[in-house]
Amino acid sequence: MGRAPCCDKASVKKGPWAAEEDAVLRAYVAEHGTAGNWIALPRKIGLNRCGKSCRLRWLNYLRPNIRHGGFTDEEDRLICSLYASIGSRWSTIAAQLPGRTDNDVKNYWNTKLKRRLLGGGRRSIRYALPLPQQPRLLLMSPTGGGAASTALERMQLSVQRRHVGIQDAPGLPFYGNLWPAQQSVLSPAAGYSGFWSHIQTSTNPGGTTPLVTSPAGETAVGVGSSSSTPAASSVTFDGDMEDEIEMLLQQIGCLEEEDSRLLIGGEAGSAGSWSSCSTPGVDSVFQDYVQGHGQ
DNA sequence: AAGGCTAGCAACCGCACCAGA
DNA sequence: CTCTGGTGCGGTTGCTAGCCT
Repeated sequence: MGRAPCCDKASVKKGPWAAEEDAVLRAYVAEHGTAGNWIALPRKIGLNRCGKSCRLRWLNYLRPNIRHGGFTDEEDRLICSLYASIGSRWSTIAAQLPGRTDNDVKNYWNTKLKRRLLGGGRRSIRYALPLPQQPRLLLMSPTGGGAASTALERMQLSVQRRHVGIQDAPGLPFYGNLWPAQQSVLSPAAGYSGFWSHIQTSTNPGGTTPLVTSPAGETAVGVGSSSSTPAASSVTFDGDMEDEIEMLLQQIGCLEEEDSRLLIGGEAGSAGSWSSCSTPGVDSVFQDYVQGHGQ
């Protein structure tokens, strides 16, 4: 037995908001604030809308100081760095970009940045970044995307960024966050207790603020509790990232050679057993992502 | 000019978290 | 401790304008 829906979906209006609806909602929030009950709000103000829809409309469009479009290079870099470091935590990423909403950042990533950096798009079968003189990584997905590709996208992004020499945001080395063994703060001998716990303990111990900027302008990422935050596991990590990635892909039988391109086969979500990997840290990170996003 | 395709954006859906009863 | 309802979040889909053939 599932939980009751938040509203009568059959009777509430869906689709684009009319200017009058915006005006009603804006006026109410201006007078009473947003601290109330979103579910009950539409009834109170006579809007035939779902409360969640009202909340979304307010947060994404009616809220003061919202900016749309026109992302700057600096914002591009920050989004890339943060995505590479923490993945698709759009609300966390958006929180570091004043005036931007998670929806905006998510759309911007999916429609512009991902395509620009990794190639492909939501309706593409193959993602390819034209990188002359470099081996090209292509992600093949029968669905043109999908949650299971997220980890691969981030690996791909990491390789791309190294090949093309993209600078990370100050104090935000991508590898240091994704592959802890390459960060001096944590030696292999010290053990690796999972990607997420690593980020938290090495950059923001005990804190809940997702991202902290030091007086020197350095930025560190921390990750608070989240529905998709995987549980930490006690393993050690001691290996070279790209070797491990290649080995993993070969093990799951999805790495092929084609015209000097590396192909990553389509069924990432059903990729075989990660446990056969010799480097537990890599295994753990892969598994974390697949489990965390493969639903 | 018309039809198909693609990109971009707005909005919805469903799940998980969390606080209060 | 358990249940319930509100909220937050990420993934996905629908719509539309512009481009291409």
